[in-house]
Amino acid sequence: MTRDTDYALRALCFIAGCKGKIVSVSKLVRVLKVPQPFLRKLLQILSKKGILKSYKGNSGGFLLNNDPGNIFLVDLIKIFQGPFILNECFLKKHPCPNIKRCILRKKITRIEEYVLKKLKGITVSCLLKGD
Amino acid sequence: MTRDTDYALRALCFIAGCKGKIVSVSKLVRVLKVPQPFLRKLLQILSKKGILKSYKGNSGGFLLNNDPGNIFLVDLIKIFQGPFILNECFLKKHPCPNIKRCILRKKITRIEEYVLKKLKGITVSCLLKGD
DNA sequence: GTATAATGATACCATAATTGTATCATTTGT
DNA sequence: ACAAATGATACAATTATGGTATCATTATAC
Repeated sequence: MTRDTDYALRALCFIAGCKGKIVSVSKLVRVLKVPQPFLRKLLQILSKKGILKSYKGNSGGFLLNNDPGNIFLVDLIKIFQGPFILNECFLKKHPCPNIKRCILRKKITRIEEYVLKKLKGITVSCLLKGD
Repeated sequence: MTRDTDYALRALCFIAGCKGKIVSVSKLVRVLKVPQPFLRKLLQILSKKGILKSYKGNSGGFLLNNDPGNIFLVDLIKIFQGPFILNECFLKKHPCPNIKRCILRKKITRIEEYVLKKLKGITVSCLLKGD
């Protein structure tokens, strides 16, 4: 997890906790103690991606666009870090010329699938409730 | 996996395949088609870490210092990428002030443990043999 | 016994990704 | 109209990654 994902997740959890009240970036910054312009950028991205709904103007801010149970950690990871992959080597350039490595690829892929399955079980609401 | 780990693993597999013959970097470079000075650096590190044994002088090179079954992918990852961690945020600075996140930490840690267990089953020899 | 081909050690460099900052325009509630 | 918010976007600093270059040292082959 990069800091993007981390900050975004914390922000979403906090917003979710404010049940329905519009939350501004400045409010979030005060609570989470993260750099303001950076967090702003992140929230704008989440807004574009449809995870947050934004309200402009005085006393504007952000609101969840979905149920907290429908906001998955994996989605945040995808947005800020691209598709979830443990071993990128193969994708960067050519597939590895060494057949032996393909055995590794299979093993890694199997692990990846497991992790992905587990990650898909993590939502904003389950972090709030502590399931 | 970073390219360090990737190159190193390929080199180790090749050396293991040369059963007992000393292998020079130039030989490896010809086979694996990776940049020579970079690979040299990597092998020097592996040598320092006791994974390879080095032979200086003309017709020198490297040899495995252990059985291929005792060279674990996790060790390479540790050497080139530091300890295996999916979520570094917590360790970089302070632990997260938000209690909610600690639930996440627990979940991530559990996933990490699983992955680590699986990775510990991957050795150079099992990649060669294809177990 | 010298040339050659290898590693040891180490410092440096280039590029890309990450982690931000800054600014101006636009919207909207008071 | 003003203040306080987001939208859009360009720029900048820092760090990690991937890679070079160089000089010294060692040992084998001839």
